[in-house]
Amino acid sequence: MPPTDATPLHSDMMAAADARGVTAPDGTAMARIERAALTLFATRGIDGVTTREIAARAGVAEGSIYRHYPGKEALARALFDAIHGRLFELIEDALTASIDDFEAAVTNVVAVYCQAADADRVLFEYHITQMFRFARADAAGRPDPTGLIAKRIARAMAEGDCPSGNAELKAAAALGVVLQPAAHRIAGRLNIALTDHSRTLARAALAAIREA
Amino acid sequence: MPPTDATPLHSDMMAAADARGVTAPDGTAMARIERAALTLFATRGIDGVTTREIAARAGVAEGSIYRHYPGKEALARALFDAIHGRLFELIEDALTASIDDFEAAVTNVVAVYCQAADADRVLFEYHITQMFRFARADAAGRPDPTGLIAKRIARAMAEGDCPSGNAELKAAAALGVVLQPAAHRIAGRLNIALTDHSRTLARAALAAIREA
DNA sequence: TGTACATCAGTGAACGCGCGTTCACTGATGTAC
DNA sequence: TGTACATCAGTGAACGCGCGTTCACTGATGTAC
Repeated sequence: MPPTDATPLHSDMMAAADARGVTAPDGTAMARIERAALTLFATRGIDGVTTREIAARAGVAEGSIYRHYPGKEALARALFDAIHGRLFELIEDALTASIDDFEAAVTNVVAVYCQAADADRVLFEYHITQMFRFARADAAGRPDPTGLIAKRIARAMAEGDCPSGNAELKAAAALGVVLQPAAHRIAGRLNIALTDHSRTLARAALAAIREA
Repeated sequence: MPPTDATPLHSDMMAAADARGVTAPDGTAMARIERAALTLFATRGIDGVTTREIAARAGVAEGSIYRHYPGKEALARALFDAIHGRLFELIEDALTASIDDFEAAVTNVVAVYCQAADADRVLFEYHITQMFRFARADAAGRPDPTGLIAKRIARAMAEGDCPSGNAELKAAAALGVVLQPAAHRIAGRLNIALTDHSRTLARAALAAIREA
């Protein structure tokens, strides 16, 4: 195959790796491995990245990865579980913070997503792009952000805060209002900070919930 | 590694392959290859599938794949371009069919997505799950469904059919209202025919466009 | 109609590269006494 | 304080399996004359 990389980076230049951890404390070798893997996984997919590349970018030997994770797949899953679990907790908190006000709940949840998307873009990008890979496996029972939202909408319908309909469908529509802009930003079609449009998106999400 | 496949299928049993083509005429060997690849790619990802598996499922020899496609990656791209291009044309048609009525345009475009999602579920699933892989590569210039929608929304804003705002953001929000339910169905969280909710989703999308 | 040749989809064994993983080793740090 | 030992993160060369791709071959179909 012809020249693949037009800009051949010396792997030494990569040694100054980002040391912001996902699971591990910042600055540790484990954090560098996680950050390197996350960045590469987010942009090229899990299977599109080799352990050699991860190690080079993290500035460690390939074998070091296996001091912290049983394997590449386990590393990928740990990263996903980290963001997935974090989102679950944040949404749980947002929902209890506005326990009796449906509109406020929607606003808060949307704000959580926007903040998460802006706070660690790469982590959120990884979450969005790899959702299908892990979401299908999970399916039953596990802590799932979407489930929380659907349940809250079902309650709102029962309490008359929202026209009745299919709660899961409403939840999906609302989520789409936020996630699709995030996806478009990842694809480079939209260059904005989501937090700047948090309230706008919240209103749009609420409208979608009512109409769907 | 321990027992991976609990149900070892004889590859002969797979020979009665689905012969619905994507690019090729139905019933041909090329169609069987495409359908086999599509099904596997959609559920397990492009890199998660081997050419051996594709061949077995299509009921052909591995070498036969290379009679029709230069390689696995080219096959994956051809499948994606097929659905991507098809959607582009359908949306173009839907927009010209309701050239001067914005609400009708939204309804029609949503209907197109719902019908596409239901007509060939696997193909649409492939489109949704692999969007990021190909969308990032494309970026500039190519026929892109989303671009059409954003342009139409921009016009609606200019003509006073819709409150002003960021057209790209509005387009993304509207698209999310439809695509996220489709994604939830793929993930097994939502078991409905999208066409049954086409009008509902159209109203929700319109509301999201106005509010975003 | 029959013969000679070209074309091309299809075959399946073989190839060899690239990958995830392993492993014997090193050096630093901590602990016991 | 010093010595002996255990632990463990880190190393990087080596391994070997699995994969995408190749290739010499077959058989069917079409065309020329």
